[in-house]
Amino acid sequence: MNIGEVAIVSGLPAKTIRYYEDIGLVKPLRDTNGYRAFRTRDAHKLTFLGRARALGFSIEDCRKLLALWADDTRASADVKALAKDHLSAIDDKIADLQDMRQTLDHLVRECAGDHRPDCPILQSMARQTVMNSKASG
Amino acid sequence: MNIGEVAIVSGLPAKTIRYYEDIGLVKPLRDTNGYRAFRTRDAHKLTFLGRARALGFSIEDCRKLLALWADDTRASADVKALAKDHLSAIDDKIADLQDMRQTLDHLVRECAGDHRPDCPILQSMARQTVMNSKASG
DNA sequence: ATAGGGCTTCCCCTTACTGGAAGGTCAAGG
DNA sequence: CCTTGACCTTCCAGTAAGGGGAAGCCCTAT
Repeated sequence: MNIGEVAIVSGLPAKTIRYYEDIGLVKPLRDTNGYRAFRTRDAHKLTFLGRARALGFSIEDCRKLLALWADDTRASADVKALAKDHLSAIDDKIADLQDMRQTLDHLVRECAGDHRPDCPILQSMARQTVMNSKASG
Repeated sequence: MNIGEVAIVSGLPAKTIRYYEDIGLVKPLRDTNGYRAFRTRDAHKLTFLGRARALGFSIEDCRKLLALWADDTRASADVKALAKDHLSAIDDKIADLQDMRQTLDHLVRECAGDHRPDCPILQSMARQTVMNSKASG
């Protein structure tokens, strides 16, 4: 398989596949003309990578997942630990975004959104914390 | 104010403040010794930037917000529009993360997490879509 | 022979900073 | 006067995960 074909079957852009080769995630063979020659298992690996990335795993996590996948003697506990860590990272991100969302939503609701300049959104970002008496030199 | 002091009062790292000067968000004066000399309004601007960034606004959005803030003739509608756009971008991100979260949480619950190699997490990432009969050459 | 599409490498660009090196400045202490 | 240490300066490089595009080779069809 050339890169174009494997791009189609894996669903990844050719650029991405070249990049994955650069960083050592896949190691396709080479034809005599210099073209990359992907075997079926390379394609499977790329599909795996696409799925793992779609679940938000970092490239380095993907590298570990690939290693576990390739290792018949793995313990599922190791995979689960990786996944749980990632899950809690996702939860943290969601929480951060929801905090932002709530603050911003509140401000948006308060803002008249008309032709006048008065704006609670700007006010909330401009508001000086009244505490810095010692730093106001 | 030197950069160290304004870093404390604005809550931003000195590195970040230098970067903001580089990209034209603040324009502090210079002392004869070459040190940046921040005025009170520079400090306010930086505080504003810190708040806007904390709400997730991009640097380019921050640039627009600063311009609106500085413009006495602004319409609050313009600020509100910016904020609403950002709010919906946040909502999109939250939705993406929640999709990931749900899939991953499901897989984690299914995984025994013991010494055995069998792992639904890996299986779900490795599963080949059975559709590609024409591409399996 | 030539056109076109696919492939190659290479380098720069992105976001929003962060780290670090090499060196100038300033105030305190001996 | 000299040193020490904290501060400041600029500049360079790196981060994550690729994307864009140039210059040029390869292959097939006409």
